[in-house]
Order: sequence, then C-alpha cells, then structure tokens
Amino acid sequence: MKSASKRDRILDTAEILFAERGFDGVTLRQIAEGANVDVALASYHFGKKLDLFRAVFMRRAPEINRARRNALEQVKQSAVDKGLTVEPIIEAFLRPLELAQETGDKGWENYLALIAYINNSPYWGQQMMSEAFDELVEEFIDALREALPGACDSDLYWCYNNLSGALTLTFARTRRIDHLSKGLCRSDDFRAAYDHMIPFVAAGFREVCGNKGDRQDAS
Amino acid sequence: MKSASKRDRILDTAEILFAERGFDGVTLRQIAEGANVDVALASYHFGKKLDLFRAVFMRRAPEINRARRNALEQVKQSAVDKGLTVEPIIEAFLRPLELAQETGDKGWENYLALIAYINNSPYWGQQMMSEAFDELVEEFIDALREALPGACDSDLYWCYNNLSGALTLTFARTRRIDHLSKGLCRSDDFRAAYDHMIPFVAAGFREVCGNKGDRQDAS
DNA sequence: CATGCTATTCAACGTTTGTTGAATAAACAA
DNA sequence: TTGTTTATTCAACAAACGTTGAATAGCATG
Repeated sequence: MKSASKRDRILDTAEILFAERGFDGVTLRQIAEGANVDVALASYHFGKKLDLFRAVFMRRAPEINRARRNALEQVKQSAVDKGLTVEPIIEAFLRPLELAQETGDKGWENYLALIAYINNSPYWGQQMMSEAFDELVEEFIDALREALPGACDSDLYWCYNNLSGALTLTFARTRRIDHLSKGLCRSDDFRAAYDHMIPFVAAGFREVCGNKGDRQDAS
Repeated sequence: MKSASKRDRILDTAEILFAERGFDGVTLRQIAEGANVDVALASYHFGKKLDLFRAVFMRRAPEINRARRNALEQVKQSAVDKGLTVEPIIEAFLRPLELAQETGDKGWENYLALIAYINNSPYWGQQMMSEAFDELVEEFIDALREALPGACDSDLYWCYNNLSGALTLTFARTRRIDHLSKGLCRSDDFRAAYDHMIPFVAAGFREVCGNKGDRQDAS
C-alpha cells in the first residue's frame, strides 16, 4: 500500500476508516493523514466527501458480482440434469465472499464491513446497495424459485432478507460473539462462519418456502 | 410528546435521529431543535454527547429483557412435561419485539433501529450490546441447548449469530426488500417479518445443531 | 527548452461542531 | 416572605469541519 498511487491510497484508507466508523464518523483530514496525503487531494480526485464514499463503495462491487455470477453459473451447469437444489445456490452466493475475506488482503475485509454498515443503515441502505447488487440478487432468487417449486415470491424475499441479515452481521466482525461464546467462536474465523451459515440458511429456505415432504421426482 | 418533560423530549428526539443517522450523523443542535430546547440543555442533563447516546440506548433495554424473560419462562412452564422444543424458544426471543414495534409507539421502532445500527458497527458493537443484552441471551442459549441435546456450543453460538443478524436487519427497516420485491414485501410489516423469521431460524438451528433423525424419546 | 496537462500542496474561507460559565427562571423549602 | 436548589437559556469559546482558489511540482509531448 505504500507503493500505490496517492489516489489509491486515499481509497484504501477511506475504506478502512469508513468501515470502522461510518461515513460521518470519519473526517477527510483523518483519511488524508492515514494516506499520507494533503487534505485537498481527496476533493481533487473525488469531489465531495459523499462522492469519495461512493467511489469506495462501488470500487469492489463488480468483482463480487462477477465471482458470484460465475459460481451460480457453475451450479446451474452441474445441475442441468439432476435439477437445482437450495444448498448449492446459497453456497454460490456466500462462498465467494469467504474467499475474498481469506485472500489476506485486508481491503476485502474492510469493504465487506462497509457493506454491513450500509446494509443496516436506513439512511444509506436503499440506493447504493440496490444499485450495486440487486440485479444479481434477482438472479439468485430466480434460481431459488426454481429449486423450490411452489414457493410464493413473498416467502422467497423474506427468506432472502434473513439471509442478508445473517451475512452482513458476519461482515461486520463486531466480535460480540467472541465475547458471548467466551472465545469459542471468533468473528474473524470466516470459514467457521460460512460453514455454519450455509446449512442454516438453506434449511430456513426449505422450511419456509415449501418442499414439505412432497419431493417431486422426474416426471 | 409535547407534554413530556424537556429531558424526555431530548431522549425521544435523540432516539429518532440516532436511529436514522447514527451517532456521528447527528448534532446536538439538531436534537435540541427537534426537542424545542436549548442546545446546552442536553449537556446539562446528560453530560457529553456519548453519555446522551448511552442514555438513549439503555433506557428501553430493561423492558425488552423483562418481556423476553417472561416469554421464555412461560415456554419453560408449558414444556415442563413434554420437553423443550426449538421453535417456541425462538418465538419467545422474537415476538416481544414485534409486540413492541406494533404498540403504535414510534419510539420502539426507532429504538430497535438504533440497536440494528449498533449491532452491526464494530466501533460500538461489543460494549453496549453485551452489557445490555448478553446475560439474557445466555439464558436463551441455555434453553436451546436443552432443546437440542447433543449440540455443541460453538454451533449454538454461530446459529445465534445468524439469528441476531436476521433480526437486526429487520429492526433497521431499510426498505431495501420493498424495492427488491417490487412492493410485495414491506419492511414495516413486522408481522410478516417475524412470521417468516421464526420458522426460518428454528429450522436453521435444528439443521446445524443436531436432532438429525435421532430423536430421543423419554428414557 | 518550452508548453500544456495532471497531480499535489498550501493557505485560507466561512460554518458548524461539542462544550462551558455565567445569567436567568422555576420549583421548592424554610 | 426569604433562601436554596434545580432547570433552562444565553452567549461565546476554541477546535475542527468540508471545500475552494491559487500556487507549485511532475511529467509527458512538442
């Protein structure tokens, strides 16, 4: 991060600080100091403070969407004859994020924490989140609808809401569960988090969205 | 709210604004203006801004704990012979919040949105949340452990984490799901939210924490 | 070298911030 | 009534805020 351009250093530092303290909890001067850069440079490159925030938020979104879309496509491919099932779809939605968090690039951890912040804030929530991710979310819900024949749409969306909440709390890494479990669970043990989240969420979808005993065989 | 004491009006207004925009997104002057009160009065009654925030956060916590504890006690009572099961415990954890949100008292809605904000913020998360709620959460996890014999503790805590995330996203009422579902779901339709969350979460717990076919009968 | 363009710094601006001490009003005790 | 305590306002503080315009440096291309 020392050799990166000053512009990138601003983005990286802003990512860290916004994720930790939110938009209003960070000043441009703190960002500039962290990036070893003059205050005015942030305004020069990005305009208003909100524009910088938006730039941070939008920077990594396409890569997430790409990874998720690939994973979903692969699931669809390998289920072309056996039919779609819930768990692999959930897995395709979640695992790419685990992988991002496990690259060792702290930037990804911070970015996802930033998403957690926005996703649970009524002030920011709707606009940016939807713009960045909703199109692909729809594709996943389409896949789930196919894997859960007979499910009604409102059930699917409510279940997605539960999934989204569980996921973003994991992003936030608040360490509350560390304290609660007396060290048994660690917020930064991403593997464990996803290993527990995937079957949890898949079972929730199946319970709420049907598949109640009437498993339909091929024709 | 017009007839309430100025002190209470400050708390009420702070609750609204903190829930909407977070700690740093709100100024004491906005709070004072909303409460029709001089700026200095907030400092007089509560000290520093952070102390006011804490006062808002701690004000309603005991009432939530009381309602949840009562509900849990009732579940335990009525299961004294049949044995504890997962779903009623989850219900005892969640329904009191739905009732709070449905009182018509907007204060409760705002308060829970505030909790959503804190619960997903690594900056605030650990301290206040744990202080206010963890003792009772432990009691619920104890009950779940009893309802899920053979479950290992780390599984239970990870599942609780999923529950907590889904719940607080519902608190936040970000209206993202409204947009995503094209109006089919409404973030402020609490009844629907909890009706979907309870079976979802219960199924998740059962899936992850055992009960895998080996239902053990009496003796 | 000169020219033009981008990147970066410097210095400063007008606001707004949280907080405080003194002044005033209200409530209450004697 | 007084005197005392509590509640509330007023005025102001130093500090920090986001943003801007002009000045400087870097670096290409001519």
